[in-house]
This record gives sequence, C-alpha cells and structure tokens, in this order.
Amino acid sequence: MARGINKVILVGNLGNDPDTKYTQGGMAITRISLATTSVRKDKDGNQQERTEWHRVVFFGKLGEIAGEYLRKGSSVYVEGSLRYDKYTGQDGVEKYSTDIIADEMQMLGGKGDGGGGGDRPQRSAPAQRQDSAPRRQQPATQQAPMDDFADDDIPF
Amino acid sequence: MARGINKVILVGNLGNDPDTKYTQGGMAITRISLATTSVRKDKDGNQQERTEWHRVVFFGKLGEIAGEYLRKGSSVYVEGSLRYDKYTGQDGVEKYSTDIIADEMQMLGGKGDGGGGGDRPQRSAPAQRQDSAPRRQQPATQQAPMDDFADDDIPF
Amino acid sequence: MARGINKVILVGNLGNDPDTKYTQGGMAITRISLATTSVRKDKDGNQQERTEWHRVVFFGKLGEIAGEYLRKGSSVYVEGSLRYDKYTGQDGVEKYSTDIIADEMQMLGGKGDGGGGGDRPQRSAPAQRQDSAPRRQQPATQQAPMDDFADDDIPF
Amino acid sequence: MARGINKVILVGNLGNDPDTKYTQGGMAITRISLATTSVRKDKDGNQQERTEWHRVVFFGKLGEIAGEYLRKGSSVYVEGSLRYDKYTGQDGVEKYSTDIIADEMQMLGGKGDGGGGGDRPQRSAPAQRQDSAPRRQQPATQQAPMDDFADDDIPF
DNA sequence: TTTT
DNA sequence: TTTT
Repeated sequence: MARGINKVILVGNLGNDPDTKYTQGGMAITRISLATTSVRKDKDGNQQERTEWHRVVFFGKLGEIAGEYLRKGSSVYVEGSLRYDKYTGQDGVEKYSTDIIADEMQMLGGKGDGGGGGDRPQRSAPAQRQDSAPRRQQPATQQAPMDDFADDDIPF
Repeated sequence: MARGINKVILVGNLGNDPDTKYTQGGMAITRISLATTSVRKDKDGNQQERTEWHRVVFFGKLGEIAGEYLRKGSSVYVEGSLRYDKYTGQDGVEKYSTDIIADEMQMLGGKGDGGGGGDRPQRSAPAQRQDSAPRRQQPATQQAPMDDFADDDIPF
Repeated sequence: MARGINKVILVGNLGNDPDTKYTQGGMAITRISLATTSVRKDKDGNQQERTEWHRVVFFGKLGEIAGEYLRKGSSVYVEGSLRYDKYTGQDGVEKYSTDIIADEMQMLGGKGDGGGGGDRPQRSAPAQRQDSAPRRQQPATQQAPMDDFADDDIPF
Repeated sequence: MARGINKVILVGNLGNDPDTKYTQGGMAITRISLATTSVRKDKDGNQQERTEWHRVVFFGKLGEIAGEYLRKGSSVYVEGSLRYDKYTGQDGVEKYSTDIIADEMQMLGGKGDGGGGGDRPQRSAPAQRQDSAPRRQQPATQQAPMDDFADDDIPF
C-alpha cells in the first residue's frame, strides 16, 4: 500500500531546451531544468532573491509532449513527486540527486514558446531533434546519469 | 518580485525523533526525516515499493512546535518549498542537498505521538532533549551540515 | 485542450458514513461529507473556530474503495477538483451545489477506521451496506440530487 | 486548534475585471471570477469541455494588489481555501455560496494584463475605478451579497 | 541556465 | 464571463 503523500507543484521557466532521450523500448524520457525565484527581506531590509533550479523528469507520453512543446524560457505548470537517487559518479564518489517526477504538465504561455499555452508548435521539424545534438552542457544543480534507463523504469 | 511557484505537500511518518538546534539569536531550527512510500507494478506484475526520505526543516516558532510535538513515527502533514544547497563536505568534496523548508505543519494522529492530531503532548520533560544524544543514524538520503546557521538564515 | 488548474487538497474527518450508489452501468458513486476546521483570532483576541463541510464525490473504483473503507470519523486525505452544478430542486427553485470530485484518496488512520492508514478493514459484511438506512442527516452544507447518474457521468 | 487541511490551487483566467470594495475600516475585498477548463472524452469518443467558474476573494493587502493588477482575461495562479456560506436572498430564500478565500496570488502573464506577470500596470487611472461604476452584471455561478462586511471579516 |  |  502507498503510505503518505509526496506531491510537488511548480510554476517556473525553463533554463534550457528540454533534453529528450529514449529507452531501448522506445519510451521517451525528457528532462528540464525549471527555475522558481522567491524573495525575502534580509535583516537590513533589502530584498534578497533566490532562485531554485528544479530537475523535472517526464516519462512516456508526457515526455514526448514536454520534449515537443517546451523550450528554453517556456513558462510551465508541473505537478509531480520527489525522488531522491544515489549513484556512483565516474570519479567513483557516491552522489545524490533529487528529481521531480512529473505526472501533470501544462504550458502557461510566455517567452520561449509560441505563446498560447499548449497550442501547435511553431517549429517545422520537431521530429529529428531529440537525439542528434550534443546538448550536454546543462549545469544542473545536481548531476545524475540518465543514459541507462530500462524500459520499466517508468516510476508509476 | 517572486516568479514562480515552488510548493511541496507531504504526508508521511518520521524516521527518527526531530533534531532541534538554535541559532546564536535563539531561533529554533528543527529537522526531521519524513518517509513517504509509493507502489507501482513492475513489468512482472509484482508490487514494487519505494520509500523516499524527505529532509524537512522548520524554522522559528514552527521549529519549536515541531521539536516539541513530533516524535519518531509521528504522522504529519507538511507544506513547504524546495531548497537546493551546495556545500563543501569535511572531505573537501562538493556536495548537494535538498531540503523542504516547511511553512505549514499539522500532526495527523498516529503512532509516535499521543494521538489526536495536534493535542497536548503526553511527555513531561521535553525541554532538555535537543542536543545531547548522538542521534545520528537518520536514514536521510542526503546529509548536510546544519550547525552554522546565522540568525537571518530563516528563508522567508 | 485543458486550460487551467483546478485542484483541491483536503485532510479532514467524515461527518457520517459514506453514501454509495450505483449507476445503471454498475459504476459506484460514493459521497462523503468531510470536515476541516480552521481557527483565527477575532478582533477581541478570542480564538474563533470555523468548520467547513466539503462534499466529496468518488467515482468508479475509487468510489468502491471509499465506500468500503471509510467510516464516520475516518481521517482522510483527498485530492480532487472543484465542480459547480446548478439544478432545479423538487420545489422548482434553482439551486447550486459545489462538489469536490476526488481523484486520489488516502486513509490516514484515526477514529472511525480500524487504524493503520489504509489497512484491511475490520468489518465483516461490507457488501450490503449501501442503500438501506435513512442516513439523511448529513451535515452537508449544500444538498443536491444524485440518483440520476448516467453511466458516462464519470467526470474524467 | 486547526484540524484538517483545506487547500485550493487554481490557475485560470478572469472572466471580468475584478470587483473591489472596502469595509468601513478600509480593508479591500476584491472578488474575481476565474475560469478553468477541463476536457474528457465521452463514451462516443468526443472531446467534451467543461468550464468551472470559481469565485475567488482576496482580502486586505492582497485585495488591493488583485484589484490593481488583475484584469479581465488575466492569467493567474491562486492558492486559498474553500469557504461555504449560507445566506438569505432578497427573495427570502436560503441560498448557498462557495468561495475560494485566496491567501496567495501570482500573475502569470497572458492576455488581459500588460504581460510579464506582475509588472506595473499599463492603465493610467486605476485609482477611481473601485467603487464608482455599477459593474453589477457578474453572472457568477452562485450569487452572494458582499456589501455588509465588517472589519474583522478577514478570514484568517 | 529561465523569467520579470 | 475567460482563455486556447
């Protein structure tokens, strides 16, 4: 039985284009880096900003939609759950990562998409985008491997 | 201006007693490790369980309440926001941590508390509990230091 | 395309046993009345309590589970969406109702259930419970008819 | 003690300009009508749309901000709680209303505002807007009086 | 890295 | 009444 609730709700903007990969079985896995910024007053009364960069992962059909419609700068609503992973880096050191596994997404219309929150994309050749380019410089807060997903790695 | 929404909602059980510390200025900072468990069927049709251990932090008045009323096993509702931190470990290696900064809490009545969801506690001497014991076996996924908080380190 | 987010999250206690009915096609529709209580200080500094009674509706499989496991007094987490309906009462007057259409539920262990948050129920004969008794004193804020559901009336 | 969680999260568009009133004590009360639209397939496989119109109320400082920056068509994130009220209409009949009492709001940039999610408004004379005109034709799903608020009617 |  |  499931015990407990693990729910995340985010509204933010993408720091980069989505990164879509496919499992051996053909399931899409799309990752985005999503910014949310909050403000607080420090003790001197100055506005202090702080931006969190969330690693959000979309699986399956949602991964295809996210990879197709989201772009750098897009404003998006995401709902999902927290997943913490532990892995051994290439340097042999144990590392931790935190991901939000999305189970709902909605575009919100803003810079980076064609506007309008979810309509047809303005791009002409979306299909061959996914796996060609070395779009690998995502300096995400926490780095974790993603190349070795098995087909049943969809988390729900 | 704040841009974006960064919201976490958790219902889970504490893996250990809370850990309360105080800043130089006397502000309470309480940390708990909160478990949520989800299930999914793997490809063989077997129920697969997975437990996430969330690091939740309560500041100020909420930190005092959490430290006073929560106990190992307590069932609790927490609302807060995600905060990702980067720090250098004692081994000189850069590490990352993820915390949920709580801004709302509600006890839910269950094992570990006196029952009743937020009623008076049954314990008699809560005060001298905080910093004595080597309660270090917290099953927290990711470990981060917490001793060096300044007084204005409250995140909102 | 869906536009917008319509999400409700409740943790509360049932004011009565659930009320389960079935459509002609055999789909379960279970209604509960769920209390949440908040406090605020009035201008004289006195604690003022206020209880909201939410009408929550579960369809299909979730309706069966809710009807089977929930009882008066049960503590439950509910996630769903708001639905406003307009109907003509038996007195010929137009009326409005507000329901939360649940799409997730989790028992939280407390008075009214067998404890344990979702475990097997203690009852022996759950089946013939549904439609016998005149359980009509539901403290529901707003009353609406529910007998005439068609089979495709499931709202998602 | 508060018992339970009563939380609503909405992202939608305003059907009309906000309606701001002031209590005798000068507290702003702003009401908006917010649309969210969902889709589902009916049994014939056709896409069925359904729009909910939420009555959202902002008190105090938030009421001033909402009245100032939101406009018909604005896209907005709202977080709040459900409140059900019962009142006697001018026709002597008892009526019910449901409101979402907002405690957080964030503009999302879209038609109806100057774009950009919360920036300075483009309007030139916002000040005398609030109380003059007979903007009374809001056919909100459920109608309730709002003229007779006392100063301590702020709900938290 | 985004956005305002 | 909004929006796409």
